[in-house]
Amino acid sequence: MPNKTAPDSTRRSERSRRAILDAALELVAESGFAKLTIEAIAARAGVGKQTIYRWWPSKAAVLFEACVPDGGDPRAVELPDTGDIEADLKTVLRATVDELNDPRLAAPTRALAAESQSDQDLAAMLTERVLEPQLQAYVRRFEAAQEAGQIAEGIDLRIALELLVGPLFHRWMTRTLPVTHAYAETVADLALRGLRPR
Amino acid sequence: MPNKTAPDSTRRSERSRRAILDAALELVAESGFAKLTIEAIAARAGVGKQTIYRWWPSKAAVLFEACVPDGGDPRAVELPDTGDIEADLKTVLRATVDELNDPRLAAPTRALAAESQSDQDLAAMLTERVLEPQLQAYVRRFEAAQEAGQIAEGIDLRIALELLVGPLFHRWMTRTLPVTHAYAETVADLALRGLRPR
Amino acid sequence: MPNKTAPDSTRRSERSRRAILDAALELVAESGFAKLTIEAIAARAGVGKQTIYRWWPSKAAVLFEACVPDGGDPRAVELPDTGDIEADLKTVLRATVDELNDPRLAAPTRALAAESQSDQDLAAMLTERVLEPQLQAYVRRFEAAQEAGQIAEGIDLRIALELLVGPLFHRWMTRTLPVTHAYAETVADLALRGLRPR
Amino acid sequence: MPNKTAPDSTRRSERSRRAILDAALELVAESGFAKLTIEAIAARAGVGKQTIYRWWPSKAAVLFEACVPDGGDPRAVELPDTGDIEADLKTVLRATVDELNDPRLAAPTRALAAESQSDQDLAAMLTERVLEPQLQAYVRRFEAAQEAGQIAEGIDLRIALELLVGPLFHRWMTRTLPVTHAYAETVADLALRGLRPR
DNA sequence: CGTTAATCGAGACGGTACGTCGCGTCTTCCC
DNA sequence: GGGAAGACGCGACGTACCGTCTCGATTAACG
Repeated sequence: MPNKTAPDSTRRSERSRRAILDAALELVAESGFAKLTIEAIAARAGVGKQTIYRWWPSKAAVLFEACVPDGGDPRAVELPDTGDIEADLKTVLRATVDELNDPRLAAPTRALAAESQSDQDLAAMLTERVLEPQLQAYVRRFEAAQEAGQIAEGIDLRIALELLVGPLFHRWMTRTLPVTHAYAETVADLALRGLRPR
Repeated sequence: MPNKTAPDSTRRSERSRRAILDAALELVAESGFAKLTIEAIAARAGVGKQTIYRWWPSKAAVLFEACVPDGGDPRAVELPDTGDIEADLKTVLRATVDELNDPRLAAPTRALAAESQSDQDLAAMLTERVLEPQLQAYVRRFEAAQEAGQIAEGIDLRIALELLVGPLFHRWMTRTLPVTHAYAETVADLALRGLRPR
Repeated sequence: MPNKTAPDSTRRSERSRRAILDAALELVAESGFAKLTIEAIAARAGVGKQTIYRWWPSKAAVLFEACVPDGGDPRAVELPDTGDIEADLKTVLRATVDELNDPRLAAPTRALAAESQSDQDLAAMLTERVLEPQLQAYVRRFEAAQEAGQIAEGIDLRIALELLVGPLFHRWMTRTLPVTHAYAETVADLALRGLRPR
Repeated sequence: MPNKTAPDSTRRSERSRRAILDAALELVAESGFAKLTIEAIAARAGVGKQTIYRWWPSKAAVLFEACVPDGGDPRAVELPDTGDIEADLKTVLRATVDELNDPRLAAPTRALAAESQSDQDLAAMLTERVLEPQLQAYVRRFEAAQEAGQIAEGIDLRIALELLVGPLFHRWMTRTLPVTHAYAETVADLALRGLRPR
């Protein structure tokens, strides 16, 4: 067992917590994650460094909590279901494209994605709290479509979803070409051609 | 004109260059990119720090050169063409899967991918020297398949390739599930169902 | 008037007071005054930090109280008077030498002496409660000796005492040579040669 | 053997060394040794902290070097010898009194004296480089006086000197009474009464 | 003999300084 | 002029304590 006794979270200062998260978001927006420092966050938040080290293991963890409001039921993530799988997917993908292109979200998200390559704990949190809930929502929507006969029997829906999401992710990460609504729709068309019965 | 006179590369010590690249690879393998430092590279290589700073703009650039042997014609990258697009793609993807799972390659590659999110120059080099040559090879192979009637007319082949490569890349980066030969083949099957005529 | 209402000493916990003083002595013995911290005293004593800050102005004050049991009448300090000033002084000086060499007393005493160079309040307490009562006892004994004709008329007895005590103190502080009984006796002999009539 | 390779003192920056020593003296004069910090010295001197840590083991060592100009032959310290031991001693003691009362010298000297109670290395340097050379000079002067018949045979001159110096030191350290020329002269008179033949 | 207000243990907080690491620049001496 | 070596100014790290500040939970004098 670790000899470092955990701090008492009931006595935690919510005021400081918010100030730290806000400061982190501001500073990332201003100068990027690479130039983000714990000292700067503490200074901007009007907080002692120890208060950050007490509650977060790394600056990435701070940023994560600032971006992902820590909340609620992962089941809450749900895709629309109008009965038309193609229309629903395109709706969702367009929204996703907009988020990927939103400059306020893009910087921290890219930073977290990059950082999670070397930070195991961060990677686990991202997967568990953000990525998987969304991917599971795709799986559930595909299950409904499969029952409705819009997706061929016997297809691994986990892979089906990746056929859709993978290309978007690839373009966004590699920045080879812009991630547009048109691109998302073409991907959806091609993927669904592969997934439909017959 | 820049006030920093460029070093004279004719007098460069090849011996030092190699020692630096080797040291960088060793150190990344031992402790990961996050703990890689210029000072450690210089010490391990038995080289002055200045010799690194003189020839490379960043530690990422050193690692890049160590991984990508600076090689010749990008056209050299070529996919097999047996006439059977499905077989050829599966051959290539299996090889790709093996590379992605090779622990010696994985660490530096992941590091460069992550770093390129914040390092513009590195991103440009990676795209230009590694990524695009490979993607263009896919495009050329798809063009041949399209002419042979194995891919439907009117399909954007750039997107076609991303349908194939994107899912692999997604799994590898997010580490949600293992990247296996079976996975690659299923992806190829589904993607080709979407790309074939009819 | 001060805005800080003085604590009510009638409600003070004697149990905590003792635990703090004991902890301070233990910790000084273990690691020296320089490494002594309020936090460590509180932890060792099983006491809140505030309980220390409430009752003592500094860690030096804690240690002082631990060493000097806050005792009664300063007049209580009295030198022996057998009528033979030389014998009496040597008796006292031998005891003093033993105290100076006692390792349990030496560490805290040296610490307080050192600290009092920069801590005015501590210096005042040490002088008033420890040093002066002892020096006054010497003065009173010398007065008796002077009346008995063992000390020349007209000699400033305050200085006489310093002739005796100063050398001991000098050796002890500077650690140039060991402070022994023999040394004390030689000092007493030489000093008394200077002080006696004729 | 220590694993910390010693820095190469031939490449040391004399400019930085002087700036550090000057800054230390200034800061001690302004706020006292207790408030002196390595960071403040570095900042005032326009120097990196590491440059201080590289060359000195503690802030006390910095101050010591600033006060004791590191120099020359300890034999250089010599007391006057007019043939009259009493006159010579009083001359020297008056000068000593003036130094002890000089506010510029007093602060750092007191600090070093206090610090040497807990810092073994500093204590050794002070003894070896400052204290002993001076005490030895007294011993040599007393030897001459003894040969001249002004000091009784058989007296331990090391103790003789402490009879003189001890009282001054005691008053100065304890601040019980002011250290004046008159005091020094009375001490010299009484001590010499004890030391002279017969 | 119960009330109640101060003290208590505990420890989070905003800070300051610590001593270390690594950066990128610079200087020196060697080949 | 390149290279090995490493001192330098600098900035950030993560830790240790400071002295102050809340929190219940005793606890002891007083009503």
